[in-house]
Amino acid sequence: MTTVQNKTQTSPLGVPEKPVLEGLEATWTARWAEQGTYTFDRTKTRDEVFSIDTPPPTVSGSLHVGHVFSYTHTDLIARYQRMRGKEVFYPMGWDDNGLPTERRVQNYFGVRCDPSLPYEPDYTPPAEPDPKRQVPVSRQNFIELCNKLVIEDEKVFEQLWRTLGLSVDWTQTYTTIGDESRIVAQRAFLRNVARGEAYQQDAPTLWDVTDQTAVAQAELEAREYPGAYHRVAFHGADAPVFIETTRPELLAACVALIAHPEDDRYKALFGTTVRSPLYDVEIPVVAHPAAEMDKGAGIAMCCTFGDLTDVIWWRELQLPNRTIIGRDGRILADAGDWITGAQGKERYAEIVGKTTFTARELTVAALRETGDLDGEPKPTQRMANFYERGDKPLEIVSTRQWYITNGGRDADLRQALVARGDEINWVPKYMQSRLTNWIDGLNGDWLVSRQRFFGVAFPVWYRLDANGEPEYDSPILADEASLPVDPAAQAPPGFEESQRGEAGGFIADPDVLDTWATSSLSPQIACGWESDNDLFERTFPMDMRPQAHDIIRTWLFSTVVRSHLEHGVAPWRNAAISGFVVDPDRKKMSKSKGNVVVPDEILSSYGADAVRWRAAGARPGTDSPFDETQMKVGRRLAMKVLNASKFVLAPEEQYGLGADAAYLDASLVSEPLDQAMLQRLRLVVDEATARFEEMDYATALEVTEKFFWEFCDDYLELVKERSRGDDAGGKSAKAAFVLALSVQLRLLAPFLPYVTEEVWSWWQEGSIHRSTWPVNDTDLTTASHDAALLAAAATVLASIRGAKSTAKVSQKTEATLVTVRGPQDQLDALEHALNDVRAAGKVTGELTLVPETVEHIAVEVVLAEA
RNA sequence: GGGCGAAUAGCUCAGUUGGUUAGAGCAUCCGGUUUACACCCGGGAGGUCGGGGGUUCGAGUCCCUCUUCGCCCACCA
Repeated sequence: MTTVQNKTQTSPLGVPEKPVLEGLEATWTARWAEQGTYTFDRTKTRDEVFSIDTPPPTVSGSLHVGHVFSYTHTDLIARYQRMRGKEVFYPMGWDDNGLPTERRVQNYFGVRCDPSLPYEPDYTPPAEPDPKRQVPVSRQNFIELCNKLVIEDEKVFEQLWRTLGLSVDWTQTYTTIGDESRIVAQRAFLRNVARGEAYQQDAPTLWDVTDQTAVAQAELEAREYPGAYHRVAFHGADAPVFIETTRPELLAACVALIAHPEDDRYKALFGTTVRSPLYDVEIPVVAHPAAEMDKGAGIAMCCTFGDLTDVIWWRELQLPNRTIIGRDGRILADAGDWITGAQGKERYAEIVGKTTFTARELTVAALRETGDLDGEPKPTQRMANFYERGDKPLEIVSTRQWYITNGGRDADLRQALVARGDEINWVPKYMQSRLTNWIDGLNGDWLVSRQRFFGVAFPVWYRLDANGEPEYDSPILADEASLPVDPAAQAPPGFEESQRGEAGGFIADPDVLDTWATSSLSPQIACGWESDNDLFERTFPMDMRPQAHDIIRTWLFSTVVRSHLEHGVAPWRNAAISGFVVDPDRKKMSKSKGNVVVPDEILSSYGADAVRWRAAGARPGTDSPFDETQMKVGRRLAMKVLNASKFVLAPEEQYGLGADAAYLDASLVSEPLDQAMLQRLRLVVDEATARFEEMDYATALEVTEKFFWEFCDDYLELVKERSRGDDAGGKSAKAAFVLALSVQLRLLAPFLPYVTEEVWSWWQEGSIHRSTWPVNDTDLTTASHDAALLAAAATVLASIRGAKSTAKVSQKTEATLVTVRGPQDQLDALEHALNDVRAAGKVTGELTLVPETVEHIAVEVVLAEA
């Protein structure tokens, strides 16, 4: 068959001589791009649209097979919805904002950001980057390098997604550091400020001394950390009071000793004071219920700030703030004025400028010297809070930061956010409790300011008073019309650039927004909030948020918060939660463990359809161990689709049946067995559809695939001989074949987009991915014969095959006598398919049906002598 | 310590509201040059459903309890 090739090729291409899977990805990704198969049609109205809030992958990282699985899960739903007639809005974002990108740029180019430096327009980074000696560059130069690297990363990602067959509309992409994202993030923030939902506060903050930035509750990770209990004597009026601490270096920051109100050992001391060792500062002994009697000595040294409990005590008991640790993690020089004695001042001077580690050693030595250390330190493994990407325990430092309300300090808001969770359909259901638990456990508002460079700047400046001191209480906010704004490069309304840093002038807010403060707006960014209201109305609130379960507390939660505050709705109707791909030992795959499977390799060795098939077997929310041998099974299915289709569609000279689209006519299906097969297929379609509606793609595939193998192994073998004929029986078989093939290709299309599209192109016009899901196929509904007939015939055929197998003879061996015993109704059905059974089983002798009052068919077979 | 989930064949997993003899794929074993497919086809073996107790005519399924595993959260005196 010859066809005219052009850009909008729609006519059938015919069956190739030797169909293969190799190269389908390249062929079809190109053609889909050319023909705009997945391009979003924005004339469709909201109820005709299915919109997807795709997770923007972190481009500075690398994709592993876990990403491949979860993005495939999304695509399965997208393709199903598209075939159901929905116009699918399926954009792709790239997360190129934040610390991971900064780190990668530092390592890749060998530079570091120094905001004090001026911008160099034609800057080129070092030819040979030396990670140990990073070259300082200006903030603007640093950001330019980030942008440069990120574009390269994004190309690699896009190529992988295209090969995997994601039906993303590649004209709808966004980046989390792009102008649109910056505008949305700044606008949303300004509105939060206007409504009082964003505010700044000078308060104790979890602080990473390595990256020198504040860290939010959601970014914490508790890890084991070696430490030691030090038993230290405070000097009481009558006797020493012993406390135990793992952080003796904070002794100078001690503001109180605290015990439980019911603790008889310390009741007498409440209201009295003791004096601290080394520094001889007067310390009150107070009661608080958060003190645990069975921990340590039962009485705690409260310092500003050793841990989050200290913060609670400091706040609730209104203790003084005696911070001694600076932003660099070293002991502050300009602190300690509460230490009045000369000896104490001397002791403090010894530790000034030291790291906490060194200060601890010095303090312990000093305590030993004064005899205030009781016994030796006892080593212990304690849990400490880390920034999830950091390697040193977090300190708590008092700093001025921006916060957005998230219910952490407001029970009503908390309840409202939990209720938003109820509005969302969770797949699987039980994942909702992760959101509810997280909201219930919040202990403060969302800290959104980060002391970093590559991120969305706060659209905020501060006036400088006559002395050049910033007036933080009355920030100057950018106009929405001026967004995106870079306050470090632009002057605020009513000021000139020359007034920057001058008394009576202004300074920019030096911080950037938390990366989640941008990511949490992914629906607003993707749907064109305020910039494209027409699109927004057609797509928001979105239909589905697909994501993994590890970022429910961060991405999912923060998105609900922003949508609630800005729009008063849940951001999506469905949350589809994927599990992880874990290694065979059920450990999470991570780069540091070296157990990551690279997607390119499995895609090239097994093909995208095979990988997708495997991904579809991982049910929502369930972790799935990686097993390469399973990819082979998917590949075999794809091969089978190719070969079975070839058999039906290829002309006789290619040993096919020569059936084609002209046989798509249910009125030709006259044989009971053929009708029974179509009847059974109709049940399969209903089941697959019902499962897809519940986003249970795994079961949809299971039932489809099971039928397909039965179709090939039983039905096709039963009918093969008859189907070669040109009489009514032959036409019936050919029609049943093409009808069933058409339906099955469409059922498989979401899973195996390449091979199904390839086969579709042989004999159909247009893309299978824009064809109609077969749920209301009238051709199937006209089939009248009971599906049980197919099962009965298959059972008899299986028995004949079994007899030959047991006798260890060829399947071509003739059967000279076959006796089928079974219930009357099954035998009656079987009556209609006897010729097909005889042909498939090579039954040359008598085939008798004997009714009996049993439940199952039993078959006796006599074979011809070899 | 709190929450969520899981435990079924050697491995990976199905098993709807309790109901015949607990299923599939992979692996294994036995057979087969079969004109769609050797990247194939047919067949077999393999399970006291984590332990114990209870409800029921009947429990893999419901209830209680114990054990083990995974994930999330909390845990710095």
